[in-house]
Amino acid sequence: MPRSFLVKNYFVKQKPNYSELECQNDTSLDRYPVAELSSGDTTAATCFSAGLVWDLSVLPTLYLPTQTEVSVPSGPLDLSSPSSFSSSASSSGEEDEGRSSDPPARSPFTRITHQSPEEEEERGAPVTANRPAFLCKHCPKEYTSLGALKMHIRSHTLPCVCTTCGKAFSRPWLLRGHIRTHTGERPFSCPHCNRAFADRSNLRAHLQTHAEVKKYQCGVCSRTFSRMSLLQKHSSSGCCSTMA
DNA sequence: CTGGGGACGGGGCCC
DNA sequence: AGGGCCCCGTCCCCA
Repeated sequence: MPRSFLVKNYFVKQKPNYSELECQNDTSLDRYPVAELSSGDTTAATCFSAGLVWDLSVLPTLYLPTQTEVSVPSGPLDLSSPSSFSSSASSSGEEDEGRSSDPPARSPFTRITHQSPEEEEERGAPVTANRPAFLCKHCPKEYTSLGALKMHIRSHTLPCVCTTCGKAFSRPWLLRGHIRTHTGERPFSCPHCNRAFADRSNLRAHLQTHAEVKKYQCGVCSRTFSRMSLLQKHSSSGCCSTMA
């Protein structure tokens, strides 16, 4: 997530506990991205963070089913299927457009405001006697609060448009992160190597590569992986055949 | 085939 | 109440 360059005031906010991201035996974390993490935030420099190692032994029932059923519709995303549009999963038609770098058909150079459309859609939300249900007009999603629905609707209206390529995003910080792909700005640097990233999540994932013991562990062979997807591949391709 | 990077989305918390 | 921001997670692509 590009929600990063929100780097606005990291020096003030001490919230991010990136220390957890760091690998266990590193103590040079205070070098964190200059504009990034507040320097004092190295509390867990050693932390491999309790409980951060995922054991796939629990995944067969918790993850794998969902993965296969929901997010991995066989092979390369079948985004053409409108049915996938509604799933809470991030993939949507718009997203596909973006990845294929086809600018959405809306006027670039302007930040579109969709106040009225949202209002309309909100109004379309039925209210049950017992609990208010705010239904999205574009998909089957349902929310219990208007705020949540409004936020969701943005994923359909995509009001934040990149003035460079015209790609649209649901939230301003997503747009900012996207803009970095144009500017080449990489405010998040790895304290262990010289690599820098435009996206904080990518830095987080990268940090896993420096860790001796990675976050996701195979319950059978104890091998660890930096990503869940790698662990899943591992389990489904042999080692943990009994589990996959 | 595996590992890793790039780009991105959504939920939730905080101000 | 709404926006800003963070975390977690996913998908695609490439070496």
